[in-house]
Amino acid sequence: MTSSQSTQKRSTYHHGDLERSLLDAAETELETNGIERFSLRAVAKRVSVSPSAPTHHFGNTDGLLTALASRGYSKFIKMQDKRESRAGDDPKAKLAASGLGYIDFAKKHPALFRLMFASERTDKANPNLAKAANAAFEKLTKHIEAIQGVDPHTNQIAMADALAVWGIAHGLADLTISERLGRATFLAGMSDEDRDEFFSDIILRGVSTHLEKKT
Amino acid sequence: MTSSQSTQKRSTYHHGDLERSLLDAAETELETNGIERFSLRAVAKRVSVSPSAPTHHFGNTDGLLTALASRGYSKFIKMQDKRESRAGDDPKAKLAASGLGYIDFAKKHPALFRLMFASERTDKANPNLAKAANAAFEKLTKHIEAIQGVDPHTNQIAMADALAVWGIAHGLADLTISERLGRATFLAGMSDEDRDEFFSDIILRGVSTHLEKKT
DNA sequence: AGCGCATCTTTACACTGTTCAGATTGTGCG
DNA sequence: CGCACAATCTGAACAGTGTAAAGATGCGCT
Repeated sequence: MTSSQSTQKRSTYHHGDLERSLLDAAETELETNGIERFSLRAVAKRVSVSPSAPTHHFGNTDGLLTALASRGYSKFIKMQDKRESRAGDDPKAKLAASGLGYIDFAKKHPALFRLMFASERTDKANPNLAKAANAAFEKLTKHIEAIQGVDPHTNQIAMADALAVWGIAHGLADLTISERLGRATFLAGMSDEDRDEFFSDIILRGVSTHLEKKT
Repeated sequence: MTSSQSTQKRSTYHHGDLERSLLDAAETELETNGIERFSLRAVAKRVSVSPSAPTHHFGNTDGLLTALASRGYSKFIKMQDKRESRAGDDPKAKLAASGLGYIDFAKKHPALFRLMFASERTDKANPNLAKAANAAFEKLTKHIEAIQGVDPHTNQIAMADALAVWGIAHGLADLTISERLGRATFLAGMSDEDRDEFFSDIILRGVSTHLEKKT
C-alpha cells in the first residue's frame, strides 16, 4: 500500500519508493544550495533516512546526480514542447519557441541546468543520460531540417546552423542565470513578451538565410 | 630578499609572497580537480603551508576563489588581445577574433572559465572582480561601436548586437569545454584554421546587417 | 512457514573548511 | 638602538562531508 507521494514519511523500516523520493529531495536540495554546496547527507535528512541509504540505489553521490540529470532532460524537453505548441506552424517560429523553452528551463531550474550542461560530477557515459541528452539534440536538428529541408546529419551547412542556434540559445540561457545580461538595463525593464521577441530575433540569427550548397 | 618566484619553498617562518603563491597553487588545483572538487587544504599543501594560512589573506575559500576569478579576467582579456592583434584592421574581423579569443580562453582554462562565469562561490560584489568583468564587456561594446558606429550603451539595437555576439561566443565556448559540439563529428576532423573560420562565421551572425533606427 | 535477499541503519574513517589560541617575525616609534 | 606592536603563520580542535563495512529488518517467493 505504498502511496506514490514521494515526500512522505515512513514509519516502516522499508521506505517503499525511496529512489523517487531521493531524486525529488536531491532536486530541491540542488536548487536550494547549488551544485557546489550540494550535500548527500542533507538529501538523506530531507527524506528522514540514513546517510548511507542512497548508496544501494545510486552507488554514490555522483550516481544520484547522474540520475537527476537524466530526469532533468525530460523536463527540459517538455518545457520546449510547451513553447512550441503555442507557436503556430511556421518552422522558424517553432525553432525560436524551442529556444525560448531552453531559456525558460534554465531560468526555472538554474542549478539543474548547470548540472546537466556544466558539471563534472555527472557520468556522461551513462546510457540513460546519453540517450536523454541525445533526444534533446535531435529535437533541434529536426527543427533545422524543417526549415532548411536538409538533415543536419548529412549536410554540414545545416549542421552549422544547428550548432549556431544551439550556441546562441545556450549562451543566452547561461548568461541569463548568471545575471550577466542585466548589464543591458533595458532588458530588465522589458515586458515578458518583448523580451521573448528580443531573444527570438537573436536565436533566429543562427539560421543561415540561404544554403550555399545542398551537398 | 624575497625572490618573486611564487612556487618557492621557504625555510623562514614567513613566506614572503604567500598571496601570489596561493593564487598560483589555487589555479593549478582548480584546473586539476575542477571547482566541484576544489580543496583549500590541497592548495595549502601545494605551497607547504598550514591549512589556515590562507585565511589572513583571503578570509575564506570563496575569497581566494574570488581573487582568482579577478586575475582570470586579465588573462581572458590578454588572450582576446592576442587574437585581435593578428586580425588586421577590419572591425568585423577584429570582433570575430575577439570571440575566438573568448573560446581560446575557455579551452585553455576550462575550470577558471567556469569559475568566472558560472560559479556561485565568487563574490560578485567584490570591486576588483566587478571591475575586471566590466572591462571585458566594454571590450565587446567597443567592437560593436566600431562596426555599427553607435555606442551600445546609448543605442538598443547596438546593444542587442552586443548581447547576441556575447551569447554566441559564450555558448560556443561553454559547449566546447563540455565536449558537446563533438556531436558534429566534422568539427573534430577539422583543421584549426577551418574551425576558426567556422566559429568566426557563426559569431558574426550576431551582428545585424542593417541598423533599423539609430535613435 | 520460513528462507533468501534487497533494503536500510549503525558505526567508523578519512577528509573537508574554519575558528582560536599561540608561536614567530617584520616594522615603526620612542 | 631597542622594544612593543602588528602582521603573519602554525597547531589543535570542531562540526560537517562522503563512503565503506557490518549488522538489523522485513518483503516476497517457493
